[in-house]
Amino acid sequence: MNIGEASSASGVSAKMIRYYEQIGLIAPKGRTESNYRVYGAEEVHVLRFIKRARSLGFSLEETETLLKLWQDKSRTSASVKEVATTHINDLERRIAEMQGMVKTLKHLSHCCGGDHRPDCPILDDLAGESPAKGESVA
Amino acid sequence: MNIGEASSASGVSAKMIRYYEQIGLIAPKGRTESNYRVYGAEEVHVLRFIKRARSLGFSLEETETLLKLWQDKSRTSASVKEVATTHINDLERRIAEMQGMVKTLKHLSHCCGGDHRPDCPILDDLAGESPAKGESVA
DNA sequence: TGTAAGGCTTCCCATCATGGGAAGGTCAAG
DNA sequence: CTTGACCTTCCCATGATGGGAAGCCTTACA
Repeated sequence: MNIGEASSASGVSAKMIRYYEQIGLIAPKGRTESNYRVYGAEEVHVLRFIKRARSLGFSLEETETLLKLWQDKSRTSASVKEVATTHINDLERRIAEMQGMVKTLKHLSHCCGGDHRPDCPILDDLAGESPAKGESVA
Repeated sequence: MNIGEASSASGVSAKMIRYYEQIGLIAPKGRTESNYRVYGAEEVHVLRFIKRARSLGFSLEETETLLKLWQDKSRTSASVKEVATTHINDLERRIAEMQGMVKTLKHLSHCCGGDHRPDCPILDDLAGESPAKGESVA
């Protein structure tokens, strides 16, 4: 299987497959005489694993950890769960951060006429004037 | 005021102040004979504006737009509100995306023993096996 | 069998916002 | 006058991805 076929089979772009190889995540089974990368079902499975992990927001570093755990038959499920839990906490922290921004922005937007006049509480807040009555969350 | 003082006064690092200058966001009032950047209260105000906009999640490009609107006394509040609304929608989309990840991850974590055994629904999901009973959101 | 299209290779560059650090000039205090 | 703290510019790194060029290879078709 060429890199193009491995790409369609896994949903990972050829560009990314080469990059993952470069950072040591996944190597092709070998090369043809003409230096083409060759992949098998095994490699495609790994690529799908990576893709799924990425879609759940894991970084490539975390994905590498998970990949190693997956391939280590003597892992403990506790070690996997720990990676997941840390990631969940990270996501929740970032969600809370963004929700704070949304809350502030919605308040400011609500207070903004949104008409032809120049007066704008949003700009006033950014400029540090009339600090939106304690609604400045972020 | 030197860049260091402008930095403490605004909360923006000297490194970033120089970068903002490079991309055309904010220029120093001038330079001393020895080529040091010189800032005044006006510039610090702009830096604070930028910092506040960044803390609300606006990109530097959006921040530039807001900055121009702020300085344009003939702007309409509608134009400002539009920038804010677009950003709110963007934030909410990203929040929803991450919440989907969290939902899936929590389900998988809940199903994972987290003990000394190797069996792990989290890895199974990533590997594409036992697709977590329709909980695969992301 | 020749050729054209398309796939593969490597290499470099860009993104976005930020920080690190080196090499060298400047200023202020002791 | 020296020392330390500041400033200058320049280059590099991050994380994950895409774009594109130059050149080789393969396949399909005439």
